[in-house]
Amino acid sequence: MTAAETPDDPVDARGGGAHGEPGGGPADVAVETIQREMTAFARRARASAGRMHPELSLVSYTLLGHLEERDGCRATDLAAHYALDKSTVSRQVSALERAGLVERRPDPDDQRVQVLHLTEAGRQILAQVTRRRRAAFRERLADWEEGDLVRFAAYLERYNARPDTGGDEGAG
Amino acid sequence: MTAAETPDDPVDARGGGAHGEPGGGPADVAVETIQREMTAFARRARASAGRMHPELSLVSYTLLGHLEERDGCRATDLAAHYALDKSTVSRQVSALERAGLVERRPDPDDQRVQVLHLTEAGRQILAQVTRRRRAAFRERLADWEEGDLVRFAAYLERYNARPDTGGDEGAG
DNA sequence: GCCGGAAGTTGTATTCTGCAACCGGAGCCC
DNA sequence: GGGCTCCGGTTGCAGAATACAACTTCCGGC
Repeated sequence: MTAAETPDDPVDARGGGAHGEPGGGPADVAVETIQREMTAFARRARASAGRMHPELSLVSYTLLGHLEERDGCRATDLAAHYALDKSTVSRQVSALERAGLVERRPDPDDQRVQVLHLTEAGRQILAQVTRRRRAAFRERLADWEEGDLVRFAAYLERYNARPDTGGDEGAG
Repeated sequence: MTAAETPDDPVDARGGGAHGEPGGGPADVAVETIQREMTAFARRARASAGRMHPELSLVSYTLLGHLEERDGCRATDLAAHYALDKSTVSRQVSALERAGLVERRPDPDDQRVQVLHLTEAGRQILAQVTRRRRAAFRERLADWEEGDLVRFAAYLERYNARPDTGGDEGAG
């Protein structure tokens, strides 16, 4: 699934059998490639994440990152943003709270809501894991030109910018 | 985590606290963004995959795709390629075989090996799911210019082209 | 022929996740 | 105020995905 395995035409490389009909313009080819590569990426992602920082699951890391980014938010926001069930988020947050990485603050405007915030410990763990992850990425992207990095980042942002339509957009 | 939420500087936007040290050049910023967006993407990927084609999990879909691409391969190859434990692959393959989507053929050269192949049913299911996924991607990327699609696809291929370093490259 | 290694399978435990039911507060209409 | 509905969150329950380790069978080298 990885480019290394099908460095040639991303559409026809798949053997045609099941993948024959995508028109054929450059845009079609590109879309096909994007869907395939995003899928490949997503598949491998989780596999290696656990090995690198077992102390913080991928989900936990992501949630903590979100909390830092937003400087606190509600559990429901997290659920909606990551297309997770609210119960899943609830449990994750409980675990993070037990671990002392996040704290819940009541929302003065709405008694139902609890605003989640990183604790200092959470901030430190997050920073540590982030350093490690960033180092891995940096190494992987070491031979890229700056211009390509910037453009790639922009495309990813643009792709991810769209809200969850309920379909498979994230879709990998 | 999505661009829509932090359209500004991806490094400093995170609040500084835990993310202060990445130099600051455009390349650093881009790497930070890529790691963040890839992570976000991967997180959402699995979430939506199940909703789109419940009959074929993301892993199964990927494995089938690999089989079609390679026109058959060993279970061990799948495990190594996707950084999955061989036991996991074994069970996945068992399920796919029970479902009639793949078949095992003994390797004449090595009795230990079983070469996995798609069945016609497997090919059809794969084609169907692929169509659906492709449609979703196409819709999501509908308003992109052709040039951007092509460049984005190229970047993804380049990123994924690297072999698994054992780190967290897939990362998200 | 014997031993180490590779391919797969199976037992066991863990983790993640979703769905459904439920609780309590908020908002709204009468 | 009373009642209805919606929303944020929690908990019970069940299923799926995985990893790790022990075991079986087969291949190769010595």
